[in-house]
Amino acid sequence: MIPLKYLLDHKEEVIQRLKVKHFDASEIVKQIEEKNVLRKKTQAETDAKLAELNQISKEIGSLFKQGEKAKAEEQKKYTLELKDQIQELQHQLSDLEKQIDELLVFLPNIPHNSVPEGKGSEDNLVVRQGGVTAEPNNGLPHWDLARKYDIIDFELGNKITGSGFPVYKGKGAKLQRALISFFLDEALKAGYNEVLPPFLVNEDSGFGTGQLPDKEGQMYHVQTDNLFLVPTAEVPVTNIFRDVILNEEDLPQKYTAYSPCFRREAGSYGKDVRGLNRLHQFDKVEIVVIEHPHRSYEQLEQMLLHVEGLVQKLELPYRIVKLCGGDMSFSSALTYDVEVFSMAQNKWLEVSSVSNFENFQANRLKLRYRDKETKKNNLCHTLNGSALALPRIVAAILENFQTEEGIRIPDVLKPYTGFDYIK
RNA sequence: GGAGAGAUGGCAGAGUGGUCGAAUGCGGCGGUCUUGAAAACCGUUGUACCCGCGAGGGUACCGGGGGUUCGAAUCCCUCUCUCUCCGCCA
Repeated sequence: MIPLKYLLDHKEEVIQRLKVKHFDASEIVKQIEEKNVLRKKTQAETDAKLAELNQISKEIGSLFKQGEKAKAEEQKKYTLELKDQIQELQHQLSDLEKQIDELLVFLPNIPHNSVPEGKGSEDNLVVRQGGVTAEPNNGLPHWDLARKYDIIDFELGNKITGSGFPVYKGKGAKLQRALISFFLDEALKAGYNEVLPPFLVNEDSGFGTGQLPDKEGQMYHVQTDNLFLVPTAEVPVTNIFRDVILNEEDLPQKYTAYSPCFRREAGSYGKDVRGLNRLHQFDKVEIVVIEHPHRSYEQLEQMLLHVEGLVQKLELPYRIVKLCGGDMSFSSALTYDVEVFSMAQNKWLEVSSVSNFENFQANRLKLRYRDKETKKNNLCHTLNGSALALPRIVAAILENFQTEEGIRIPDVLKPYTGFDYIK
């Protein structure tokens, strides 16, 4: 949520920059402005009346003490009238506040200056590319390999739960565990603190990171307890900092967490969602950083380097793209995607998304730091990224490293898997 | 699941209808003293919004929501959470 004050102080700028996200904010901003003028006026009136009531109440108290009962009763009558007026004003005020909030929630985050124009993924900007040559190898796609080596069973998952819930078996299961450990260890080395958060969150947390109220359909909802299965560890981890005021010198706060991720997303059908490409449950290691506003873009680059290091160590061909306005998420100011090339599918698979949300999330979370100089509380910047999501990494490993002897395991993973090949 | 107790500022903890945004202690910050530090002493120390160029003033907040009252941290209702005991259990 864009902070109200910032929005009103930078109206034209916000409207201009939201156009990069193909969002026309002019009407909403106008409404917010009008309602805010009314809100201020209403609050001033309400506060004045409340002050009067408080004053009279004090007087009544001392009148009673002095035994001047008649005078006190007189005053009481007047307060009845006052209270009616106050009640009316307070209703108006809370209505206005609610209306402003509802409008504010509609506005996507302001994209960073460097965000390229564009409609969709085809307009994203390739920042750099790395790893061994990215070419199709005419190999088997991972869903065939999974069956060949009996390491991932999609049909069995269908039977137990439904589509999008595969069963990993034998070396396939071990490979999952290996990747999770590898990713966590790498994050630890890079200075992130490990946490293992709850996998169900309450409504407040869903609201804090922006899944609620409008993206409710993307999460699995446990109705009896009104809890939500986490769509990413970002939700529980970022909410550690809900309603928190940090000292300036405590920034940055760097966290990493593994969690299974549950996503209902209906999505499209066909090749894009085959096999491991899109699942309802998958595993991911996430990195989350709370940073000083002055340093958040430096931090974003650091996080990107960390993620890049992971795909490099896994020997996968990759590229980094900066998302264009049209392809960015609602709450992001700048996002890099890291994609690995799948040789058998002959396409790029998104394995990580690293974003700076600036103060958009922090505003909802009420996550602030105390400025050392001014002693004022300012909103922090929040950033996060996948480091990494497992399924597409597994897909790429299977497809890119298939040999006649079996699937070759990248060197860095061997200490974790305990085997060199999946045969 | 059954029975009981409780939720107050960064923490501990007092406050059972007006003098309470809230005693006191600890912690934090500033200062005096000291070569420096500690101790001691003095001062200061919540958040948000509104009015004001500013100085300053106002309002709200004692787990959440609602009610009684001229007036609520304090009384009533309700929800959530925590603790203790019993039961069950990885």
